[in-house]
Amino acid sequence: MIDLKYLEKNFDEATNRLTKRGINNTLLEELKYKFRELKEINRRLEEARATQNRVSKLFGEYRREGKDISELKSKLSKNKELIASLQDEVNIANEELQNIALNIPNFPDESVPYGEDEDDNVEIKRVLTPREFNFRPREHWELAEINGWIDFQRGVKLAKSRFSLLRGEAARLERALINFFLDENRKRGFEEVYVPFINNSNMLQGTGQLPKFADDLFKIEGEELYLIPTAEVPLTNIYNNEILKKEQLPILLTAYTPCFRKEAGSAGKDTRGMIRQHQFDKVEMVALSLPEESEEIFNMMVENASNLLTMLELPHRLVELCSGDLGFSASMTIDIEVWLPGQNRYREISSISNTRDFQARRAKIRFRDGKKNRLLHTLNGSALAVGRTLVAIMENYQNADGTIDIPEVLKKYI
RNA sequence: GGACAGAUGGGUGAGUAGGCUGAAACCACAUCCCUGCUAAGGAUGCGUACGGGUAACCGUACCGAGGGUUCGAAUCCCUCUCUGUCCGCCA
Repeated sequence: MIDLKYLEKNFDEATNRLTKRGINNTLLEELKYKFRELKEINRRLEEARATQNRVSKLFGEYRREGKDISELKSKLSKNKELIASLQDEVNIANEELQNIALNIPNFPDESVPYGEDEDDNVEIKRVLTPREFNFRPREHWELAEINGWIDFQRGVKLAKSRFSLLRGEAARLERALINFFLDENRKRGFEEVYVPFINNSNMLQGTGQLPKFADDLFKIEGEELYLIPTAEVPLTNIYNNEILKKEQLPILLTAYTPCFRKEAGSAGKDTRGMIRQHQFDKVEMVALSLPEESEEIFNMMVENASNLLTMLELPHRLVELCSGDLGFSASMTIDIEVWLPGQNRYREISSISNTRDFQARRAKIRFRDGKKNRLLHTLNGSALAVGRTLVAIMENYQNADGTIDIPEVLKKYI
């Protein structure tokens, strides 16, 4: 959630920053108005309560001393009604405020390039040169068929479309990648964590998936529980509603989890192959840091993810997302895109974001700084998306006869 | 899933015939003092959120969560959640 006090006090600056990502400022005007309204009603409510508390104490004294209490009683009864009606007003105002505020995305960082959509993203650098093929490189689903690695039909039979299963060497390669990523992340100082793959709605709200993106989540029927769309949710929320010691920071976490997404807005996109599935594996990094250090940790996380691809000898590029393409919670994001020779293009394989205090405010994650409690910064990034890495290996390591070589660094894992 | 018991501040733990308890005491922690020698003594401070004030500070809310009764609730009532124990089930 954005800082409403900041919005109120620096309205022009704030709206300026948010219009860059397509938020209209009548909505922000309304938000500011609701915020002020709530404060005003709340002030009156608190005054009425203070009166009630004060006079109620008197009431007790009077009765002990045997004084006449009828006058106090009528005063209190009247005031009680006032409190009830003010309370209703506060509840309504607060709900209206939350409805708007929880749907406002994060401020883009000053450094974020302006742009409408993904076409305006800025390539920062390329790492490794794509190999030259002396044959037509196949797409991964062709290779999957030749090698018997991916069974799309039966995945659909077991669940529904956009599910698949990996068989034999592919399944082992998937597991090898998970282990490889976790080991490398651990070497960088990330603590490995095993987390629940189902989280409650509070946690989803903490990291920003709810309330706005409910359509993209698998919900457990009859419960306030959801399959996680990314390990970012459980990892970040480990410290939900906690106050950490300054010395504990930064906290670096990594976890492997399957991720579940309805892909509601992706009809017709990547329907072939396993680029976009309802269930996919990912190894995630999450950092909780001092505000002053989040930039530095962000860079470390980008470098770590890029380095994993370099170790796998997979050509890739770093892309800085423009303001219009930023995710809801992110203040800045760098995507890493891996080269897919079969598709003849770069495809996203990792996304690293600094949300600054946006998630921390929602999830109430703070640290004690001297006498004050301050919101910390949260960051997250894939290191890496496992299924897409498998695809990248298939397409980059393919031979003319359709066989696939195994990357050197993975051999000890198989 | 069934039965019973419980849920209080960082921890232990008082407080249940409603008001003087935002909450005793102890421990932990912080600062200071004393004293020095392997360990101890003393003083003070020490929950969170929101609102107001430059600040000291003041107001409001919170004793698992939500609702109710009442002039007034940690204390009474209802619902839910969680924890423990027993039973059932299961990896």
